[in-house]
Amino acid sequence: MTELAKGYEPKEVEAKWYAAWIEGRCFEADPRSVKPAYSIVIPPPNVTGILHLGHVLNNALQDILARRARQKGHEVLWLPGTDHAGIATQTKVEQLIRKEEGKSRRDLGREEFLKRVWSWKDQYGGIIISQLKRLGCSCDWSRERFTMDADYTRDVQGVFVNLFEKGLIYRGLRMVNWCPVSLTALSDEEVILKPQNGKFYTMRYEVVEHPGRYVEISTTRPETLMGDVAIAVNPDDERYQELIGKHVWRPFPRVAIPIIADAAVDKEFGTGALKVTPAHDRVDFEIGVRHNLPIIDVLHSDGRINCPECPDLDGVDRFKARKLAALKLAELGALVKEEDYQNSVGFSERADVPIEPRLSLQWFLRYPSVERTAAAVESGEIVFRPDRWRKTFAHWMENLQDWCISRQLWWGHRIPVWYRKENAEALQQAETLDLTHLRSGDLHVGAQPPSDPENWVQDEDSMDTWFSSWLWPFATMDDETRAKFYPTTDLVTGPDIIFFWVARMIMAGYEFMDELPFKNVYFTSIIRDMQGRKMSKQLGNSPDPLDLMDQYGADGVRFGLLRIAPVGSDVRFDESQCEEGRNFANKIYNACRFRQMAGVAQSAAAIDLTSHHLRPYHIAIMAKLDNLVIQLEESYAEYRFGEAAQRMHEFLWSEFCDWFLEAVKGDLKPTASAEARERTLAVFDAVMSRFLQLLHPYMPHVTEELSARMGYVPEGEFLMNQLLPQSPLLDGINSEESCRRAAAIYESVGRLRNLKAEYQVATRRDVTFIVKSAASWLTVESDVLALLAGAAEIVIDEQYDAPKGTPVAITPVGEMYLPLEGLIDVEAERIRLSKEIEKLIKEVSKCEAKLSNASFVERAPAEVVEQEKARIVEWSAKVSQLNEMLAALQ
RNA sequence: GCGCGAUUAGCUCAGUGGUAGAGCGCUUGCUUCACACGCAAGAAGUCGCAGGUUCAAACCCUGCAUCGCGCACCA
Repeated sequence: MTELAKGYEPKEVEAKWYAAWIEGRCFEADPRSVKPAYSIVIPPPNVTGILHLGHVLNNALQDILARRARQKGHEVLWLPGTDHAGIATQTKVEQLIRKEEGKSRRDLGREEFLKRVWSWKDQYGGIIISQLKRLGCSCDWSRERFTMDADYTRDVQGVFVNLFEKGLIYRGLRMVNWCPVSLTALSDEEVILKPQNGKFYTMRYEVVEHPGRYVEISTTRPETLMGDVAIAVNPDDERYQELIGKHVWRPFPRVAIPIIADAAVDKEFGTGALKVTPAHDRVDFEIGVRHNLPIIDVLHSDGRINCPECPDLDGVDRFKARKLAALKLAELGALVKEEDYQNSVGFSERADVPIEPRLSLQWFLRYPSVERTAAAVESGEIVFRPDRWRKTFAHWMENLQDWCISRQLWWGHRIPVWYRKENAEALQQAETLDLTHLRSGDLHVGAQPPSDPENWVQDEDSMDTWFSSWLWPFATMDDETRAKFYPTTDLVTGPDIIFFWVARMIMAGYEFMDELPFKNVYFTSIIRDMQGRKMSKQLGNSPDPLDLMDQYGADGVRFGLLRIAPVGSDVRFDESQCEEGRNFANKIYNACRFRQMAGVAQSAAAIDLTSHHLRPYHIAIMAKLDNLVIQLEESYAEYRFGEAAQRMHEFLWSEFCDWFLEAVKGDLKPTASAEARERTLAVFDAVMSRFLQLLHPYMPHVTEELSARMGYVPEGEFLMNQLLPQSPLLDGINSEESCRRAAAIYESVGRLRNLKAEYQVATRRDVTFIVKSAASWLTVESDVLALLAGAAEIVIDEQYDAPKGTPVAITPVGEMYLPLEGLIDVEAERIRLSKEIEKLIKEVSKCEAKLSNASFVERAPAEVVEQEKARIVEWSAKVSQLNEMLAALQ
């Protein structure tokens, strides 16, 4: 044991212990262990990612689960890794190259560009891993995986081949979400609808067959007008009946286009007439199919207008073109009005720009194992916490659309499809591609390239990143590891990726492992700022967790965040919460420091309940610790992490420090007997050593440090590897009477302090209290009463006859007087007593009213009625006591 | 439009039928020999609104309001 500094300094301590755990290989999972398995796979952060508060919460929770499981005797695997994050990473490296060399990825070519991404990844990727280590995460780093590891890649491609051969993967020409910045297709889940303020333009097109007559049409997108191939109205719309089948002049390029009738048109909306642009709108596309209309694509893939017939618009960005088109319409006299309008526009999740519906050839997946997946969640075989996410999940499962899995990216798993060279061009443009092409021998679909690669051309596309992530729970493990640790126990993740990831992992688990991938899913809260806004870089409201950890320690940040994390809803973050966490670490540290200043205990953690002359305070704190163990058991069972944190905080700060330590402080004074000192040190050590262990999952570093410094854990061993004790501290000991006495003393102390405050002598320590009590045990405890209440002396006198106006408090052990010479003011005491009596009488009459209600007495449970009666008795007694004293004042 | 959640002290949140709770903040007083990242005392809430069920409602039911989040639609 070394002497402790005055305040706790987390920084070096945390680094020291993390290194020691790694050195001691504490985090490594042994698949050959005979211990029961506990496993959890990390939601792999993006390799480009940097730690934000969401990660902190999420990973602190996983760390708590993992550390707690170890303490419970499980063999724990917490499997870490990172995700290659196709779009994010490619964009990042592309920007870097553009900035440094002024080159695009096309300038470099596919092979060279990929080389650059890999070298970027090796150099800067995975910063987040070191940040997770700073947080104290006990992942088995020897098993760190990356979604583009060679073996992982083989699995991804194998799964593609497997699903293709099952006929679940096909290629087709479809309207997809196109990101004009990333230049790739996106899945529906990657599109976020945002309300946008825009303009609603109403135009008029002249009817070809009736010159001078016009049809008014409203649109938000005049820039796609050149792609209009028809005007559609609802077949039941009387206004347009006679025009159906006739034509209008599209203003530019000036072409006659038909007026058609289609039920998809809403009569009520706008003018009831819709311009049909099949190339640039999903609904229009479907109308086009129904009416066999041509498709005119007027946009380049990057969102610029592609319309050589309109030179003034050709090559112009889509948003600029919108305004230009409107101006042009106005010049032609075809613009009727322009109104402000709000509508929802789909944005690309990654690039944060409006997506374009675009007709293109993509690969799709019909989801596998759908029924099993839906049933597993529905039945509770896979438990969702909070439970309500089941409903959201079910809704999505019922409305599944095929998953667009191809991306026009270079960074990612390449589609394992090859086309025979002679027919490659035709095949690459074939509107459908499926098993029939495979059987014809023109197509090679395999995890391995064809044996004669010179005769084949590989598909250019890569796969959606999530098409690799969905295999994470098993593709990260080898056979031996899977045998021990699959299915995993818990999954901790944000509800925002319930469809992206959770649902798909379950499907993959069933489809490829024939088993669910995890038994419990815990959805974390989303962290918001104090205004309730999401944390984001743009808003600058997202504090850097590393700064916070430097300031408050990893333990402080963890505890602060965990303490306020509710089970269900979002959580509002404020830095003061971390401050609280830091303060808590400091409090525990100082309690231990206090203990150390009193010297080394003979019996480190052992305590002899019979030979030590323990006082009620000793027994009571041990009983409370035993109770804390039970309460934590409950909190963990329900995954109520905030509640567990709260309970530990309350125990240590209030019960242990404020009451127990203060009560037994006398034992540690230099004047105290060796015996007294020893019993208190023994109880301190017994309680503190267990408490540190209980707290360890939340604050791993400070607990490990103090356990070592205090000698609670043998040298060379770690607290994190110690099993939780099986039996309570007070095993088989009846502590009831002791707890009752301690509680009575503590409550009396409160009354006395209160009394002192009311008589303005709160800080005086020379007062004497006189206790009128028949409790014989009180004599022994009067020293503590005096110590805690700040009195020079407690006189116990059953016959005490108080002078008029002596301030009094009614306590569980009797009347306690505060004789104050020269301060006794009869009037003041009379007022105080009257007030108290009034309050009590009010309460009593409330109870009486209840009891006089016949239905209450009849219907309420007996114990509730008894409780009411007991209250009346207790309070009435108090009232008469107080009345007596009041009478004595007259 | 459909669904989910929230609404309790100035703030952040506990509290799922039986006398309203915690932390922060606030007020007052403490250099009390572990801790001012501390100690003690205190003020502060018709539990969003309106009905209903019940002996009894912050809690259960219905409706409404406000805020937030999903999903769908938006020419």
